[in-house]
Amino acid sequence: MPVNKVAHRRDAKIASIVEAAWGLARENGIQLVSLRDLAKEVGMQQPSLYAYFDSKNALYDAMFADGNRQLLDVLSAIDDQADPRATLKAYLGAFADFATADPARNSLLFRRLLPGFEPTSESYAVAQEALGRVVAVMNAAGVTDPGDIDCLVAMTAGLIEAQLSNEPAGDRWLRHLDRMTDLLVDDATERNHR
Amino acid sequence: MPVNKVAHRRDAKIASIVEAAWGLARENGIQLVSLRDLAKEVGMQQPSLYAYFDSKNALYDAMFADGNRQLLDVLSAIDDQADPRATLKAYLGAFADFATADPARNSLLFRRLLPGFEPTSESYAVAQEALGRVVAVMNAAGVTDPGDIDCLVAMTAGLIEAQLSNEPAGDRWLRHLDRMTDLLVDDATERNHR
DNA sequence: AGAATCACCTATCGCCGTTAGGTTGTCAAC
DNA sequence: GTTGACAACCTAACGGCGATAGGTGATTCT
Repeated sequence: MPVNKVAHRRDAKIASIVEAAWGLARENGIQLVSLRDLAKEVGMQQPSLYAYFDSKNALYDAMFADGNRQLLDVLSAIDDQADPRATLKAYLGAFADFATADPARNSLLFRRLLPGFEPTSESYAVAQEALGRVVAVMNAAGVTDPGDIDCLVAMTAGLIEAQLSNEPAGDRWLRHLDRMTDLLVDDATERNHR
Repeated sequence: MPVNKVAHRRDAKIASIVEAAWGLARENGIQLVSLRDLAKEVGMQQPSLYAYFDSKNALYDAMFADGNRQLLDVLSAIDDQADPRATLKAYLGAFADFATADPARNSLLFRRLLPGFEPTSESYAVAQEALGRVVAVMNAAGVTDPGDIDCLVAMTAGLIEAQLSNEPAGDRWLRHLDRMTDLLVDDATERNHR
């Protein structure tokens, strides 16, 4: 039980750095977090960060995994309803609300980052697990075609951006997403009945 | 008529620099164009570029205006058809094809650029004019709500990304855009008949 | 012919991510 | 209780970036 004490302290430090990075990203946008600013925020010199992250991309990767883990928690808290269609809408709504909470989170989740950012396989797995939940619910509702899935995801992204920019069109967007969901689910249902 | 000769040469130079910048962007992505590389491409030292552009953002601005001007040409070449709905679809398809032609063009048109890029009012006006054409066609088809317009634009963006990443889902996307267009036009028609 | 200005140049700045290499404090092993 | 390993920092510096300062010949205008 007394797991390595040193390693535990290190993990806590890493977590606090990632949290600080999220704080800066929330204020300045994900792309504008400089390692020197981040170091100042956590009270160390900038090169010292390299004791915890091999590169700036590795830091982004940690943020990416962290954000997706939070998303996963949110999705896990949703109770599946009897109607798969209603469940799907609940998932998409929760996803949108999560990403709307701050623009940095949105751009990170959608990997609108510095050029060249590629998640490591571990953090990618977390993202895949989160996305997988949504896809599973889509599948349950009968939506299986990759193009259909992409479409719903992209429309959710559109909804998020509308909400983020406080457009009055936000409500309208929600309705469009709703209708597209119905359209695809109906399509699938019809296809299966034949 | 003999417009200033010096000014003309200067404009030609600016145009050639913008063209070279597009070339590099096409190869490396819009964000990875460094002024030093660009200068090498056009055969001068990097600071010399500042004789033509006040900043890197000003260069992006010129590219932005240039791209939108080309888009405008493409849109202008479309013959309006009798059915406003068909015309709208032709416009959206042409828009998608234009942006699909290269990723740099896509990210520039949608302003997925370096943080802080804001078009000047002049280049913004060009963009507005291009977008205005599309909006006008939408309006002619009865689609007037900003949320509806955003939705169609965003779905077109989704189609473009699917096409750019060569997803097999591209065809499916086209169909979704088609159906959403029908949905919105039908809605509008119905609304107007009441 | 002389003045203005254009079209470049070199040198340098400050910021960025990154690397090298040193110093101090903690902590387990003998 | 000393010793040695290693964690957790530090300072100094590198190369590349966008941007600025200031200079120099060639071209153009008067």
